[in-house]
Amino acid sequence: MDGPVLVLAGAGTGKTRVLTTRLAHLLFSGKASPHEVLAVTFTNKAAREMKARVEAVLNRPVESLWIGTFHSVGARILRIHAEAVGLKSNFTILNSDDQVRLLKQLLTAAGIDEKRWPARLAAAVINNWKDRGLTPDEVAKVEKGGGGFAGGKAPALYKVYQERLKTLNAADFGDLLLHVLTIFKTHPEVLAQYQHRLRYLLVDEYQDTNVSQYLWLRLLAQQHKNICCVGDDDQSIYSWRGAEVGNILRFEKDFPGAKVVRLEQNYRSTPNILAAASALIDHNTGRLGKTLWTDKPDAEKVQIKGTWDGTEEARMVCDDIENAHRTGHPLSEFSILVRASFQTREFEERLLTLGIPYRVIGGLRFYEHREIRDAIAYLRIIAQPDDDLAFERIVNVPKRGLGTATLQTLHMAARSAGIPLTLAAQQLLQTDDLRPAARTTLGNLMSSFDRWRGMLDEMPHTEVTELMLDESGYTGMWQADKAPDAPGRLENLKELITALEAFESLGGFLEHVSLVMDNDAEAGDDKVNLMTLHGAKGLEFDTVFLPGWEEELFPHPRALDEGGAEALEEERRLAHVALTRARKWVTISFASSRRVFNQWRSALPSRFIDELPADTVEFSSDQGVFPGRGAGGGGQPTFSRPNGSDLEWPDRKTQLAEAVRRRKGQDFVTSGGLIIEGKAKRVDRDPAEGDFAVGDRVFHQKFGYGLVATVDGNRLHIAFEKSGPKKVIDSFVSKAPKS
DNA sequence: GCAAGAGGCATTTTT
DNA sequence: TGCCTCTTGC
Repeated sequence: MDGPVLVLAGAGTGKTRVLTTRLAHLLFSGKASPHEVLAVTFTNKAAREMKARVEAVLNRPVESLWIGTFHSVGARILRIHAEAVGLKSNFTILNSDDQVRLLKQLLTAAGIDEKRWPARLAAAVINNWKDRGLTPDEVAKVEKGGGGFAGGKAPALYKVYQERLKTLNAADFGDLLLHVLTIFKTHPEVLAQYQHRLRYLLVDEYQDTNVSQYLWLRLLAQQHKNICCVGDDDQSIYSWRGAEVGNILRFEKDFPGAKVVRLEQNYRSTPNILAAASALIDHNTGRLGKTLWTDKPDAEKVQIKGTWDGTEEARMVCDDIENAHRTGHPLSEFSILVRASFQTREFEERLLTLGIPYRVIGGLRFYEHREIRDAIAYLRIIAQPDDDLAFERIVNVPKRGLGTATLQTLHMAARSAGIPLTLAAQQLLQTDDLRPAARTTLGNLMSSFDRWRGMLDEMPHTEVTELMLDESGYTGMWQADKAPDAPGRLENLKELITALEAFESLGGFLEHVSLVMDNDAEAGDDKVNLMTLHGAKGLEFDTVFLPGWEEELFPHPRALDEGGAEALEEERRLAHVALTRARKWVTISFASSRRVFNQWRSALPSRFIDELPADTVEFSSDQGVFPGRGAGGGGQPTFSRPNGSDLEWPDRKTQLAEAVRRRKGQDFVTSGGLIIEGKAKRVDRDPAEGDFAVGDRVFHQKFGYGLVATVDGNRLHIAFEKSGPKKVIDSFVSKAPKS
């Protein structure tokens, strides 16, 4: 059990079991007591599960055991030593939304054009530095060009941002790690204390740790060197968030004498699924290399289905689910995994129509509803008066006449004195800089805050919350609202109170809200699971549907633009993760045209489909999807491959080449006009729109406005006003008003 | 100060 | 399509 260990565990090889068993054994054998062990996981859910499993094995609760995400553990340590980095221990944890809003203010203050350099991007740049463990000072040393943001202003912005966070007594996600790292570096005695205490470290999903997490672990493990990391380089899918596969690759170097264990027997999937997944990932270079095997009996092949469009695809998937459900398969054993979250919509619509219950994991989360965030802002204010972002959010919600003018005065006062808004408000109230009406209202609000804050000592926090929401007029605001969703919001507020009950203190609750964003309250219900591929990590289902395997969607063009060949490999790992989620059945699908932003665009099957071995898959497709040469619907589906030969739809190579060319031309959004030649099907335009006639004025997403010159079936000759005459398939234009 | 309407814009993945 | 921001008119 002692010494550094790296467990390379392929998908479905039972890596969680390894960790829990090891953990349980450590405790059971008495090698370590619960508080001497730290187990870090990637998600809160994984942490909860691991804890539950350990408790089940030991048959007793283990309260003092440290299991959590890097962020929650970081938060815990940081609360204890907050002063060391200039924070108070009740600091607020900002979510990415708060972060962006704050940066927006700073950008405006710095005179940086927010249109050109969006706050979102600034946040990404800063987060990236934090992921790499770089403080503002270190960034100044490392980044000569300043990261290219706003002509090199990013490092300065980063510095200002950090100072601002300090004033606000707040920390963002990155800080939870970075600050702790700083404390470890600057306060050796603190580090020593943790090094000494934590005799065993266990790390899950090691392939997804970023530099700052890595540095963290390395520091903590120095004393006892009992670190056990479990990971799979083939499942590294978070490089965009700063994860470094390199961490796993250099483990042996960092921890001399490390034992490396490979787990290669897969207990989850059927041989076909496994073979498909393995062949796919084999296209990647620079792997540590594992050969997954299974002794499960052979079963059905991986289904690959082509459909005409996204709607059809959703129908196919959901109908399949409905049928299988009728034959006794529980809904919770189905999952639909998509590349990007917006893709869930079509499936949701279809499932709603069929009346099949579903849940979107990682979708719109409870704590992201407006009314919940408002309510939480109130709570944040009374928990931590310096929280300007919370203050701004609700200072005029419900409307109480404190508009932009008042707020501006407040801001100026706060900024010139370098103090939080609430403090500035107190001071302003002593002057007559504010209009009398505003002054009274603001004064009332401020004393209300004080009053509610005082109540926290006298009554349960749930009651304070209820009282506060009533007295502030917040509940009343929604009661008076006649919008159809208002009752639902009131319901949510009630649910919030219920959620609060589970916590001892307001502070504990707020911590939970900021760190535990997942909602699996209803995880037990029998529902179809809908989520992104990233969200599916660590999960498994009997049946997995993988829609949208198309070029321009998966692999995702954005990823390729940013990361090139490496990103393609990461996309491929994502595909590998996707396939290996399934125990028994996988259906991959693609649509030949898809509506994106209300605009039709045709698509090609993903290159990843090409990479699946022919003998592990089975094709079928709608009539006319990828027909033979030429438009007009003449060909027959070449997509079914009766004898399992290699894929050979006509011009596949040219089509792919074309797709690549288009991408290089930075042209992909308006791909419409270019590759429609091979496409026969008319996309369903609004039937009421009718057919086009000569002389109609039409609009094309790429070519602009034009007049129809001739009509030949679905092919139109159009004289475009800007782009000249062109031949276009009618589905790519819409009728436009006469000029 | 506020509400409604118009216009512009974007959409990868998340602790 | 739907969200967010800006403008306009009261």
